[in-house]
Amino acid sequence: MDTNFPDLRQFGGAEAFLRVCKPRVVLEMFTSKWTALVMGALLDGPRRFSELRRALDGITQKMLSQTLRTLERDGLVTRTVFPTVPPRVDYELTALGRSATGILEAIGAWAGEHADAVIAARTTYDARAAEPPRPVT
Amino acid sequence: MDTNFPDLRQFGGAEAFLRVCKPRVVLEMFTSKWTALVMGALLDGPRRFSELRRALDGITQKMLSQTLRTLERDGLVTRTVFPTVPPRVDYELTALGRSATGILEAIGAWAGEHADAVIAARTTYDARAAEPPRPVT
DNA sequence: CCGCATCCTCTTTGATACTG
DNA sequence: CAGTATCAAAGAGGATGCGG
Repeated sequence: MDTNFPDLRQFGGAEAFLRVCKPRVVLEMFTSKWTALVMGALLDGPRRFSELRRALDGITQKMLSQTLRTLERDGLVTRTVFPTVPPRVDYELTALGRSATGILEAIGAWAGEHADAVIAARTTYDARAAEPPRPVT
Repeated sequence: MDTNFPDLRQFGGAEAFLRVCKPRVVLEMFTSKWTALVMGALLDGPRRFSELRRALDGITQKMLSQTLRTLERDGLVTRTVFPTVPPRVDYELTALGRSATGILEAIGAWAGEHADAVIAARTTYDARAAEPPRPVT
């Protein structure tokens, strides 16, 4: 193979490399428990906070708020406040945000093809681990 | 838009949905800090434990061991023990593991195009958050 | 209605030391 | 060489109550 995997020592070790690794920045965008789900709920257009809360039945206010703030900070979602009373806040995917959903679709596609194999592998592995200690022959 | 985002209530809430959501299974495969890096280090072929430890300069024995065990459990990596002394253990990507690196490449590609935009958005957001309190004008 | 602040728990990661 | 065991630290996630 010819993969050009970098020698991490030139970055001062893997730890240092991770701090400047762009793919990792992206990876971390989606690793939060709710990020993908919130973006999914925004695919059809702008949504209010309470609409999202209802759509993601089970998410706490705190996590929804926190997730939306992170998405906003990363430029994936816009937050629009209407100065009405009671207050109304709309969230909407930006162009950047919509382009990022392509990654989620890629993951979904791979999951459709291979997730069962992963789950099966786990089952096999766990069964093996639970076996009685080796007989001495 | 026509995105078919599911109504999560039929699953008993988002939390319940997440437990059976295959894309999430895949997402969680890569959420560990070292997973992607270890797989990257295996792209060029089989590697011994100590080779990986050197390649990922900075990883602890424990985390390398743990990461490899998870990868093995998920069927992404094989572990081959040679009954020599001193012991020697080789790790190698399976076909499933190699196919999964496609996801990492997709993430890398998106990162190449958009990571700077994300980082810039963060900088802007953080600068705005650090501004002095609004003048009343 | 929107969302922040507090407190608490669980998981992940890391440092260190020991074994076949 | 290739791990496991143990302990401590850090961060994510969640429950609840208050404020604009």
